[in-house]
Amino acid sequence: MKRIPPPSKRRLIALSKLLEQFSEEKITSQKIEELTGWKETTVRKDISYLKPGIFFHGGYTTSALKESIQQELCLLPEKKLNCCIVGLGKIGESLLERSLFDKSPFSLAAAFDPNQNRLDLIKTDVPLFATIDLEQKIRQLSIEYAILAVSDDKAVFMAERLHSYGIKGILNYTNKVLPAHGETKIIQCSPSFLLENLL
Amino acid sequence: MKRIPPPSKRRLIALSKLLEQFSEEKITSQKIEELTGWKETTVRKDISYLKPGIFFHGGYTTSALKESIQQELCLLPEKKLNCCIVGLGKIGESLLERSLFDKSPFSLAAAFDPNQNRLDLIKTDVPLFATIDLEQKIRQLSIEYAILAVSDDKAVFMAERLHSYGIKGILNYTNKVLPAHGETKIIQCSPSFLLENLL
DNA sequence: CAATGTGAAACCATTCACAGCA
DNA sequence: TGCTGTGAATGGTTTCACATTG
Repeated sequence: MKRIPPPSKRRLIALSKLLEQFSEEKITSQKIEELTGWKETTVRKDISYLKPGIFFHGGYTTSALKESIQQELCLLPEKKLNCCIVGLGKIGESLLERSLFDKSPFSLAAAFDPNQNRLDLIKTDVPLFATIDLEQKIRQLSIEYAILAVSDDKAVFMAERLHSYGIKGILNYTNKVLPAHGETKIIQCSPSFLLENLL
Repeated sequence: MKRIPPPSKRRLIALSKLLEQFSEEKITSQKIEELTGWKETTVRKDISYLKPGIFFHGGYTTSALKESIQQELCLLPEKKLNCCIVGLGKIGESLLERSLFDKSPFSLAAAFDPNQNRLDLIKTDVPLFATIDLEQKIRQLSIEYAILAVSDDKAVFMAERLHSYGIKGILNYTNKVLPAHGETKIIQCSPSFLLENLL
């Protein structure tokens, strides 16, 4: 199968979410332009990277298009991919909710913090562990993705540990820039960094 | 002055953060490649978009490079830009801390929630207001950027209000895709969306 | 006729190759 | 020699123009 260019992939992921919230049976590329600001011709090109056999006319069938995207981009795998939260400060704790990941291909399988007192105080249905057990639990639970929300001073060290345990992708909520390693993808998502990207 | 391509701008913003945490006096493009994974030649091209008069040799002077980026990208304005949080659920509340924005060009000038009980319970040094006063306070306090953290069902409606009050950029923490309007920039940053972009 | 699908053109970003400087 | 700076070449993305289809 042909590879989908990264910008197209990003838009298709967003489009699949848009379609979930769109109630009409059919949707045209013009309508998508109106709802998102992407040029209609770009939208059609993006969609053309999906299963080409299917021919749509008079607009796309909303549900068929959504399913085609989800299937092609593996957004609905048979078995969900496990992720974890590393660091349960304010931000880490605010993400500690399984339902946030309900409609995603991910499952929140664990969260880690070095402070046992903190772990005892938090009530949640997500399994909590001391950071000492990070490697063991990541391997045991087949965790492949991590949400890094430790304090800035531990960020690079923790990221190195995550890399060495075979983590495939990291959402970096710290203010530090993390070193890239091989295939591991990293997205920088601290609020101040994201705000600066709005400038 | 020539315009900086968006990908270069993103890297330069990250680079300015990297330099803040880098303790040696000089840094080479090779070293930056090692720390970030960006090709050294890309790094040099990015830097070439900054003030060209300056000639660097034997590597860049860390502090001079950092200041050059900050100045060129307006990361250290005389007067900070005001932003606000809209919606004080778990995520909104976790971002309710001035210090998160200390080293950024932004200042957290207000936060909004419709629930007066909630507002009374939260203790913070950020001014809190009922959502009813959103327009008035945005105009009064010259707020130009917003962190949208309301529940999904109110997302599009709230974004339309923010647009109509002249907001220039939105960090969208909801799971909805927001319509683009004119110049307003929107960054989608809900955890499940970001995770999907790691795939 | 009103839509999609798609090769070709235009545009933009990255990488290369090498000149220039201390 | 070891580094930066930069025009030129490459590679990738978006847009255009138009053939195609129900």
